[in-house]
Amino acid sequence: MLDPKLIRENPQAVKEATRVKRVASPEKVDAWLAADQRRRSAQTRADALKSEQKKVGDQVGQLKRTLKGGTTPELEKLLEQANAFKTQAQQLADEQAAAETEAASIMLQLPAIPDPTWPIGKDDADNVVARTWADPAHPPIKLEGGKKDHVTLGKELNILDFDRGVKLAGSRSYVVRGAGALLYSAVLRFAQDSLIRRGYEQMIVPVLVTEQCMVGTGYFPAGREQAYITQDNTVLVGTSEVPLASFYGNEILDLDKPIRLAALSTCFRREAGAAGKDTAGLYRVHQFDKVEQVVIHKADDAEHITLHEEIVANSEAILQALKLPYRVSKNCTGDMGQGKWRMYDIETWMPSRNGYGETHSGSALRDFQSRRLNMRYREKLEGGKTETRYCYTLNNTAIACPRVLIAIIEQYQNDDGTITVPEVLTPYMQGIEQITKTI
RNA sequence: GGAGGAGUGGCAGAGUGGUCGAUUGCGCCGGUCUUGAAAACCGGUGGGCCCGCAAGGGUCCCGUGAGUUCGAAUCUCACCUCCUCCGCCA
Repeated sequence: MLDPKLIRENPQAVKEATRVKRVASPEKVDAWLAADQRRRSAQTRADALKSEQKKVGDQVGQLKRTLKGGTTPELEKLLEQANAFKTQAQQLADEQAAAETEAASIMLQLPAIPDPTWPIGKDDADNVVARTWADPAHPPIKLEGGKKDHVTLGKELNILDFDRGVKLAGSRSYVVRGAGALLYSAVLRFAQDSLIRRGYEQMIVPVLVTEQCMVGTGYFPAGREQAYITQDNTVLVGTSEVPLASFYGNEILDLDKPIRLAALSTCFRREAGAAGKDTAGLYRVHQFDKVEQVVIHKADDAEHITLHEEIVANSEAILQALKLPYRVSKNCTGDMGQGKWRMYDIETWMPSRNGYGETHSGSALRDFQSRRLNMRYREKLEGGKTETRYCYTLNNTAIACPRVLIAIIEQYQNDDGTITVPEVLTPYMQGIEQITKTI
C-alpha cells in the first residue's frame, strides 16, 4: 500500500512505477485518484450533514426530557427534520463507502515505487550481478568426468525418493530419507544457530494463516493462485515472512531498536503456471522448509539500507560457511514484485543447472507491508510530542531446503559416488562425515 | 462437538438509550518539592479520516459487520475471539 498523499501529489511517479515494475497500469492510478476524489467529497458533505443531524438529535432529546412523554408541534417538526437528515446522511454514507471500497481495492494493486538507484529492466535477465563468491578450495564444478546430478546421486545413495514422493503426494513431491534427512535438518539447524548468534529471535509461527495476513504482506490479492486455501478460508503460507511480518500488525510499537525475527517453517506453493518448468528434482516443489529472517524498524531509509545489507550478509555468511559458490544480484524493477523498494537474489551454484539457481531472496519494502498490516510505531519528537509512523520491513531467506541440497549434494560429491558432509554440518549429523549407501 | 459466560483506552475496571471518546485507579510523560531519588501534590496522556497555510473545526472508532431508533458502548441479529464445564483427542 502506498502513501495516499504521495499518489495525490505525484501520480506521475506511481505511473512510472507501474511501467518499470510491470504491475497494474497508469490507468489504475487515475482510477484511484478519481475514487479518492469522490470519497473525500462525499465525506466532507456527509460529515457536515451528520454534524447538523446531531444538533437536531440533541434538541429532540432535550425536548423529550422536558415533555416527559408528551408531544408538541415543535417536537413533531424537529422529528420530521431529523428524519430528513437521516435519509440524506444515509445516502452520503453509502456514496462514501462505495468510493472508499473502490479506492481501497485499487490501492491493493498499485506498486511501490522502486529505489531509483536499482536497475530498471523487464525480467530476471536484466538483473545485475553485484558480486560473486567461491571458496578457492571449493570452486564451482561441472557435471563431467562421471559427476552426477542430485537426482541420480540421491537415488543411488537412497537418500532421495521421487517415485514414492509422487505416489504419496502427486507431482513435485519427494521423500528425503536416512542420511539425506539428517543433512536436510542439519542445514536448517545450522542456519538457525547462525541467526541466533546474530541476535535474531527464533519464532515458531502458524503456517496456516488468515487471508488478512496474506493481503497485509502483499501476497494477496495478486498471488491468490499461488496459495493453497482451505475450506475455512485460512491459507497455507508460502513463506514464514507472512506470519513474521504480520506478527505486530494492528499494533503501535515502541521501536528502540530494530526487531530481528527468524522462523523455521514449512512452506507451501502451488506453483500454478509453472507446469513443465523445473519438473525434475528438488528445485521447484510444493512443500519445503525454510528459515526466514524478518526485520521491523523505524521509517529511516539509511537504516533500511544498512539492515538490508545485514540480512543479505547473514545469508552469505551461511553459504560461505557451507563453502557453496554463489552470486548476489540486484533484481531489476520488472523482477522485484509489487511491494519491493530494493531486492537482492542470492543464487547458489548448481552443477546440474550448469549455472546459478536462486536460493535466497532478500527484500526491502519500506512501509509497503506495514501500511497494509497497519503496523506503526511511536516516534518521539522534540518538545515531548509523539507521532505515529508506519514501520519499515525487510525479509530474506536464511536457507531453504531441499533447494540448497541440490548445491550441497552436487558440489560435495566424490568420485566414488559418496557425498562429503560440509564440515560445519557434521556436529548436526550424528557423526556422519560422509554419506554412503546404507539402505 | 454440546452447554453456559464474557469481549470498553498501555493495564485494571465503571458505565444498560441522549449532555459518553467514555468516571476512576495503575502505568507513562512534564512540573513543584528534594543534595539526589522515593513519597506527596499539580498538569498532561488513544487512533483513523475530512476541511484548513495554520490556528482550529468536523466526523468515525467501546471485538467485527449488519439492524432498530431522531439518537446506540448500552437494544436486536450474525460472525469472530476468549473463559468455564462436559465429550473426543495428538
